[in-house]
Amino acid sequence: MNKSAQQRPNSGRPQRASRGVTMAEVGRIAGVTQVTVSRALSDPSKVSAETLARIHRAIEATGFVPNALAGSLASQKSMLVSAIVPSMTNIIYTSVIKEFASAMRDSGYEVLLSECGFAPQDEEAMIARHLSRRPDAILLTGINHTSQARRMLLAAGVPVLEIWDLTPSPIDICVGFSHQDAGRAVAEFCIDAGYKAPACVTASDERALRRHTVFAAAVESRLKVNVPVITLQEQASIAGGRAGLRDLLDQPSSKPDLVFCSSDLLAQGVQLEAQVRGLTVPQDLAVIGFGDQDFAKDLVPPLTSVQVDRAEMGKRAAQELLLRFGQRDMQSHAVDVGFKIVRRQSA
Amino acid sequence: MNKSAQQRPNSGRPQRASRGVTMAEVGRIAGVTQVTVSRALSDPSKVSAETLARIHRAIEATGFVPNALAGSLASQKSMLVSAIVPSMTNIIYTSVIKEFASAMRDSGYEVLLSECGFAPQDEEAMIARHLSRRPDAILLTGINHTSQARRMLLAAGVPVLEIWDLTPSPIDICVGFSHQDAGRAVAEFCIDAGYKAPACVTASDERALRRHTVFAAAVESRLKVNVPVITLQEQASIAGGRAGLRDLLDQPSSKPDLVFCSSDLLAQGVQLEAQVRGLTVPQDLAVIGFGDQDFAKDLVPPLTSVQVDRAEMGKRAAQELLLRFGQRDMQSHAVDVGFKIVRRQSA
DNA sequence: TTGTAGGCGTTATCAG
DNA sequence: CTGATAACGCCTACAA
Repeated sequence: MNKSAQQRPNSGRPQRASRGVTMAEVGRIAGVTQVTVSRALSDPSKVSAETLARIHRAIEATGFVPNALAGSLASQKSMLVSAIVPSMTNIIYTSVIKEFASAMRDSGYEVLLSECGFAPQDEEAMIARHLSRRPDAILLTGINHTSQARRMLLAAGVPVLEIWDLTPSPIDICVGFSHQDAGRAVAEFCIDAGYKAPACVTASDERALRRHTVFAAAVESRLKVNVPVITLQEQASIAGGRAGLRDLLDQPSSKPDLVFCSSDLLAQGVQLEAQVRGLTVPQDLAVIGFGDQDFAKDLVPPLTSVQVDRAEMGKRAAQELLLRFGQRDMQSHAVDVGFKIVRRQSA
Repeated sequence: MNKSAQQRPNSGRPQRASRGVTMAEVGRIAGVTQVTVSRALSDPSKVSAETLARIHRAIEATGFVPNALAGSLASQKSMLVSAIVPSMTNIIYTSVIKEFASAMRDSGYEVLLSECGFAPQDEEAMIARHLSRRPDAILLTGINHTSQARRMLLAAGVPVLEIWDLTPSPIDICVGFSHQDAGRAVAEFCIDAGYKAPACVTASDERALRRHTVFAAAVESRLKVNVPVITLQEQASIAGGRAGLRDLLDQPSSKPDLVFCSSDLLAQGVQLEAQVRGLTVPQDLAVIGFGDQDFAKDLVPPLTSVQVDRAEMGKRAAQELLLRFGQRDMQSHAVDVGFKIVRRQSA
């Protein structure tokens, strides 16, 4: 089912890249100077209808596409917003960026997205790379950045958007929610629902750990029980969830009646493993996820999860940034988009 | 659980963006001209050790970050590769781009990623936007592009990478696999395995439809049975899979013994719905997915699926492109990365 | 090893 | 309404 094919000689293509038509050439054809072409595109009202028509005809004929590099250099505006996320294959992040990019695009901006993993050092390197393209703003995930990164951002003087978390001292604008509050809220939910022996299965990224640390502490202080926490090293997956529950049940000391997972994917794995072991959810074991992804409501049983409105987060981030562009001396501030525990049948 | 906070006046930040230190300023401090600074960065061997040290000290002191816009304009190389995918929240695509971007980054390139949905018209608009940033290459998903898009690409003279599909007449370089062959292979698999009444649940994008059209035709011609095809309008989801199976079973004429789905997510939904209805997989109903995502092997029962090595596709695309950069008169050609039916327990 | 001159394709600012 | 002219910050010769 695998074959390699060689085809069609490269006949029609220009051998060397004709690096694109310039405004000057368009102007020559339309009988005006380059400047007039520039105006025709940036502010047509300042050009007579006739010349405008001639210019457009020339653009058509030549297939002219303006050179944004030159434009950005001259105008000191790249219309580029840099975005750096831990993972671009995790829908948790891309769903935010999708909305953010869409909103920014409506205002003429393009988003340069890169992934950098969870290490602040790698983020720092990525920031440096992105900064060299002179983005008009930069979006970072989380509030943990190296001091060198902070210095570079300040030096560059670009607006900074921190998402997915909340801090009293944002670099500039922060749009997210409190992971501590989320952990605490889930703890209260569990206690109120009458669970007696909650446990955790969590990924090892800092934000997830923070949620679960607070969760465990809150439960322990109220229920006076030990809360076992399984921390997975790999990226969250169904397999990880299944392994997590196995580990949990293998610990002879613990007989959990509920598992709080750091993502819906892990929760799905826990549900599956429970089912395989003949445990009924939620009677024998309750499960709570995090993120409330689309599929959470479609699982069997439907998954109780912590909903974070990621689309709203992206839109709000864009909105705040656009506001910031218009008002360069805006105070740094944080926007809490909150979260919500969605109770379904799994807990 | 939602509170807005105003914090910290914007004290330390520069009110107006200091658009960054220039090489000229660094040079002034180091006692050399701008050109020497440029050389110190691009080819340190051409600068004496002493000056190099002074320059680096000056860079440190000023926090200089080279301006890639200016560099690109002057060198006619943006070190930017544009990538356009239908969806950036679908891991099917982002997993390819992740590897592609990673490999390109190792060679100094950054990837500008945008999503454009499944309509060629929207792709065309996105191509135009991206082209204005003068990417050194452009990656497109699929082989269906408007003629205007093709014209623009030719005019720009950029190397073009088409992924996720195969064609005898690629624009430039094509890295993917044959969806027709995949549909046919699954049909043969089903027939060989003795299934008598296959059915389909598919998303409505062109590539998925192509697979299922070929699948249905192949099965019908060999088995002389009608193959019902449920085409879902929304994006693939577990809910869609569940609805798909419902629709299938509601058709009084059809009693499928196998469902071929256009994605693993849909297959998961079908499995779930089957389970809810008391149908045992694969005894009462077999299920085949597509894509072989990580979770396929962890489902209950483990999902039979069509594996596409997306990481390999991304790496190979980067590799081909890098080769192309070194050899501008390369023939246009297609690379088949193939696929593989991974048989597990669901079928 | 270092410097000078010219140019990359725009936008901004003044004139006319 | 249109045109000169000077940036923008860097790279590529070519010269010293």
